[in-house]
Amino acid sequence: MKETEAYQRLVASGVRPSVQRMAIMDYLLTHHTHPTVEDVYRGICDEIPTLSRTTVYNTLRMFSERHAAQMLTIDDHHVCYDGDLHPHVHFICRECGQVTDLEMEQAPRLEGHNLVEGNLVDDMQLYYKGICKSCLAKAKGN
Amino acid sequence: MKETEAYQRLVASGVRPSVQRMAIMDYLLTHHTHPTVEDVYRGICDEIPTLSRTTVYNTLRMFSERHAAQMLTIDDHHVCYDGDLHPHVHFICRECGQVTDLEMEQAPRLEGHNLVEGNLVDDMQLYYKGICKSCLAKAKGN
DNA sequence: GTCTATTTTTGGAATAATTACTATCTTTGC
DNA sequence: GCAAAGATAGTAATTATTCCAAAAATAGAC
Repeated sequence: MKETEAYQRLVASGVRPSVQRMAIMDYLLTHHTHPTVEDVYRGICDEIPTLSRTTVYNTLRMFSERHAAQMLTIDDHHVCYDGDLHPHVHFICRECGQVTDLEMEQAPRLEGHNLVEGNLVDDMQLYYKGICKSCLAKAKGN
Repeated sequence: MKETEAYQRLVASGVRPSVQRMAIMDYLLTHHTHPTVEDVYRGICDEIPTLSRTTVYNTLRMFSERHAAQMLTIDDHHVCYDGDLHPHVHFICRECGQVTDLEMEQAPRLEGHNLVEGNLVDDMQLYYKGICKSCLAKAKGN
């Protein structure tokens, strides 16, 4: 248990590793799909039948506050989360709503804490929006 | 009327310049405060007493679709809008929630339409998050 | 090991932002 | 001036999220 990546990530972030928290973190670390709260809830409510949505909401929010995960607000309909902390660009398709990583693009990176025009910046996110490859293909098909 | 910036912007974007649309666009162009739908509604409902929130929702959404304004999803609680189309970085304070422009920082810019890893990108947004100048000052005061 | 204090989780109720829907009003082209 | 299309209004419905108080789990002291 203590060797799992989820456990390590939690302890390193100063979060007590409860069963729920480990399950949520494990979900993030094994699903690089930018899940919403609902996705995470559905994904682990078999494993933890008494799980409450509130717990998932609170836990994911806490993860992002402690920088144990990233909260993405790229979609105007719902927030989603990402366990990948390496700087990378996110792309959302206006058509299908899917969020994907753009690995080749250069993402802004933050070295330690940073003052910008007098403000303390502790997070940076670069979002690209448009139409994804597969929706483009579908559109051409018509 | 036809010389106003709001009118020009609408026509240039292929949007028919109704009274409501001009008032909403004018609000965006004269308030660089990243207003929410509610802010815009409150700001012009004196001028147009019959104005409906729905109209403001629909109109601002349409503006962003036609690239006549930017929709910002930097805040996980509500969407806000920006009439400034020049590439610039947005900063949100976790403490007070205020969204401000960071003029000095280099923003990603898009030259025409752009294919990235097979996806068509038509918008890019760079968000910085942290604690703003004045909230930092307040915190020090304690 | 048991007891008490603290932390975490739960779940239903409350809230707030947004959308759906339909009727009404306005504009446009003929 | 009239029919058709487009835009707006306003209420109802929906959805994501948070609040809150009680229950459960955990940790630390004895």
